[in-house]
Amino acid sequence: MKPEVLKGHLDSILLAALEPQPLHGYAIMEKLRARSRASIDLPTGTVYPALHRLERAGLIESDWSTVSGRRRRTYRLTTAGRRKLREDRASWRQFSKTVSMLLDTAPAKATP
Amino acid sequence: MKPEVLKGHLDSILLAALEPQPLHGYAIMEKLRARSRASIDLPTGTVYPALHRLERAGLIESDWSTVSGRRRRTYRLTTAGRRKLREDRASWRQFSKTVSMLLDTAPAKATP
DNA sequence: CCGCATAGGTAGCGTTGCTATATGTTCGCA
DNA sequence: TGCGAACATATAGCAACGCTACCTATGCGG
Repeated sequence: MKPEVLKGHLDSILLAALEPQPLHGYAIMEKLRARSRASIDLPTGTVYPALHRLERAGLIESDWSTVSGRRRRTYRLTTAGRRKLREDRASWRQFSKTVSMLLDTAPAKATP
Repeated sequence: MKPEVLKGHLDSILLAALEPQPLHGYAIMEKLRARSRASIDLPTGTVYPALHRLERAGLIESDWSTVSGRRRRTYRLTTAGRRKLREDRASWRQFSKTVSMLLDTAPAKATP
């Protein structure tokens, strides 16, 4: 999967990953890689800035912890984040339906 | 529909619009607006540069003409453009399936 | 004559994801 | 003992992309 097509959808995907339970950045990457059968394999330079962006936007919150000597920053959805995810799901459905239709072989005229 | 989600998919949409028959830029905008029931309403500052990009990439070709006093630049797909469109359709299906799956409520663990 | 639809164009901007690089820990294995 | 892989986070700088805002020009209806 070409990387650039993700643009504009990454945030929703990250929020969705955090919906069932809080996760730290590295765990999010693994989860997405697993659930997408490796077709989404995000580099750290994409995930961490994106998480910071989402936190600045108030959609997620984080806490530091240390697990077996390693520092972890665990993120969870805020109320605004859950709301945003709901909206994102709706607009994804709309978007994906529209693009699918436009990519279908278009009739030359109004199906004459 | 938020504009930025289009990123990475605009090219495919333009190619698809040109598949059944050659069109000029303005006509493409109208066609997409009509076929998407106005949910895709591209500004000229998006369409024209994109068409130039596609032409530079060898995916479309153009000819100038004049229709009732107005200069028109009519674009048509090249062979490479048709091939690209075929590939784009395949990767769109893959992409859309993947994102739809990831946006579905994710199980906390492996559905225990 | 004014304004709208038609038709094309560019400059500059902001967002976004990526590459590359950095830091530090733990663990397996040779 | 030492070395690399996995774990874990982070940032600087880049390139691509679509958008806003603006410009030019014609034809037509009111």
